[in-house]
Amino acid sequence: MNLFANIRELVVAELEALMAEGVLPKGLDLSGVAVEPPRDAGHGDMATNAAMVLAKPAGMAPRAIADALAGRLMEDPRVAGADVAGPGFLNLRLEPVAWQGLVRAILLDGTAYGRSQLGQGRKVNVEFVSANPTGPMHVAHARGAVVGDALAALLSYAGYDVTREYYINDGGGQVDVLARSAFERYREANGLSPEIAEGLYPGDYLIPVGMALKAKYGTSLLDQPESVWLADVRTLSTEMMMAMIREDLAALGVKMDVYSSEKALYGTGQIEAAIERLKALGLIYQGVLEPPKGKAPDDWEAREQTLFRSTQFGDDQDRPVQKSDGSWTYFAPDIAYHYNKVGRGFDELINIFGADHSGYVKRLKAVVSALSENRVTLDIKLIQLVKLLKGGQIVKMSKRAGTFVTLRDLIDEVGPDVVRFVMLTRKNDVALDFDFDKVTEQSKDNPVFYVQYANARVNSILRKARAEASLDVSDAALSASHLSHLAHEAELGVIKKLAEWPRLVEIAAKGNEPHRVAFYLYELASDLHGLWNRGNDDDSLRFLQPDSAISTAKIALARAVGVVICAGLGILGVTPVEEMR
RNA sequence: GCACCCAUAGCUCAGCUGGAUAGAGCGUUGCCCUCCGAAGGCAAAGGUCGCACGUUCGAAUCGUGCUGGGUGCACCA
Repeated sequence: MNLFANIRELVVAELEALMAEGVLPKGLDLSGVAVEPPRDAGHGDMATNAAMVLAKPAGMAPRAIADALAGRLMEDPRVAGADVAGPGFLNLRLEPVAWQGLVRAILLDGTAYGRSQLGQGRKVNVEFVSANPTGPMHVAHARGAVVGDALAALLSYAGYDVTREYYINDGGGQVDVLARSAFERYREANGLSPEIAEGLYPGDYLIPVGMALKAKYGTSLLDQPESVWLADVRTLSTEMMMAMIREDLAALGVKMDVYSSEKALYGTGQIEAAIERLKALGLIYQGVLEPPKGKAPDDWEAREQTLFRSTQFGDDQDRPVQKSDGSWTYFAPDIAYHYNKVGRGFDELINIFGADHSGYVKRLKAVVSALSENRVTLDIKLIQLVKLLKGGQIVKMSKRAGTFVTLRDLIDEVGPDVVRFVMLTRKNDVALDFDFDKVTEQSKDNPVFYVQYANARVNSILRKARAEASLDVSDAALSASHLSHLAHEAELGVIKKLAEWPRLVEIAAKGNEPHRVAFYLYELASDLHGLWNRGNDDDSLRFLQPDSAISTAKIALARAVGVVICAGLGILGVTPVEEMR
């Protein structure tokens, strides 16, 4: 149930009736008519811009339209008032019974309250993390992982058919470097001293790989040239790295539906087919790129390469798909991979990338739009950096100095719930400060705690009601309570916030912006805490009352808040705790 | 040099895809606990939404041009 959508339907129906009666000209486009919460609560419960958007096409004064509409809306039992205000807004006030009915609806729907048909089952692929399989995940990956996972959950809640996907970059030079690094650890496992040259991965996490290599190959590879062992060592190393990454993801509560391998694209003809397709569209040609402007590298030389015409899509320059020696660049398998996704029938593709991939956006969008003949949209969310703060100091991270913080370190220190929630308290395109001191603090400054605490309070009310008053607080019993007892403006205010939830889900899903859910939950928690605190001064606003009928109604409201918080935390992937310790 | 992102209260940030008097937390100031739901609560002050034009009934939001900050820019993925 979406109260705003319901009232919008009412408004549209009345506008259509006015057209049928000839009060308004026929055939007006009503798609711009919106019913929204007013910014200022003093203006009523809902506002519609109908009169203003229709004034011009109807050739009428906004006021005349608003007056006619107001008269008709007043006949609906849910509508208590309809006032024309400002430049032509129609402000609606709803009868308390409309709000009280919403509490019942929430209790009956459970966490499905707020689910939307917005997506209409359209197939969406969310590709995220896609960290190179050369080491454990670190904090830079964590934000992308959380945002991608929450976005996937949000879209699923909003009625899309969602696939979570990880693209394994196991086809390029970096996995050869991995293999060479692992080989040194293999030598080490056999009692030789490893020579970890500049450019190899020095991390300890490769020691188990060296031991595994020894277990599998014994000493047989030691005196062999690289050409003999490289492929085998690479395969085993990437498998072990991916196993580690999967564990890291699992620790964060992220579960992928599909892992796609770059390497698996080679030798299948998929790359060639994708390039052929682009060639048929006239987007591939042999050519020489201009030297880069601004900075002039000394070693620049003209090279004839196979190029993709991405300038045709607004990119600064065309992009090579083949190196001068004829082998593929990293871009080529990426083209094939996206062609593959298009071929799997997705209607929308979403990629979650680190901000350092910003230069990659235009060419990928170009590829998807060309390969799908504009059928499929690609939205790329760039995730800005996370700055770690500890004791007011920036935690400096450097792979070379070995001081980078792994995702696992982060989870071990503050727990997955805190990591997930905090990573969602910013828009993706804004840098995020992750302050260890703040996020573990139990106070109002800490949004994680604040939202969790609201849910814990709801559960505490339920526990008390059961234990001390022996009330039946099942959702069925609560939904059958006399909700007319919820008449105070403070209580109705909380219900109004609950009414915004389905609307918020749709707004967040339309913009692929899961952070909106986190902010909404904070506001809802704040409203619940506010109502709770008013119980300090005004006994009649306490949730537990001497009269069990009144008590049940108030508990129903608290429970409805708990339901929505659980629904929201479910999208964010954060555990709703029942009790604060 | 080019591209992308950011700029809103002293600080950290929201802001419903163009709506009415721009919001929250922190900080500041002032009130409120012998007891009852204070790991707190109530209230106040605090703004040229970086600047300038433009689009229209209406702009923090859209467009153009600036200014300042970040990131990335030829066979690395």
